Amino acid sequence: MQPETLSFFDKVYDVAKQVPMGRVTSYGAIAKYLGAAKSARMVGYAMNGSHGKDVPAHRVVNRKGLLTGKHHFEGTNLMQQLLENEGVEVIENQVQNFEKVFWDPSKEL
DNA sequence: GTAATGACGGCTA
DNA sequence: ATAGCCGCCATTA
Repeated sequence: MQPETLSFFDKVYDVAKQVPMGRVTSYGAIAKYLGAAKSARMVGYAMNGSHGKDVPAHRVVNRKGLLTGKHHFEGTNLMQQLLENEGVEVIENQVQNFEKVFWDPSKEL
């Protein structure tokens, strides 16, 4: 795996790692922070490579606060389990108080 | 080399 | 306000 895309991926990982516990961010927020607001897909794709890294992908959800990527985790409710473990209330793959736990890198960072 | 997909988001009808 | 379509960048088939 050559670090060709590491530039883009690295940024995603960097932001994802900086996400505080009990907070969640959206792909679009990270993408926008990276300067690729229209490339939110890449952010999610980058998370694919985050598997096995120190990147809390479970803290990254879509703009609706829905755990769209929970299907990519090991278990069925592992992502939800992790979020609840951090204090994030999640019901039916839906983050409750999403705007409260929402962490915007462009503002907070 | 071309086509389709993907952990999304924004725009248009 | 709601629904549907298109676009982005990279990877894979």
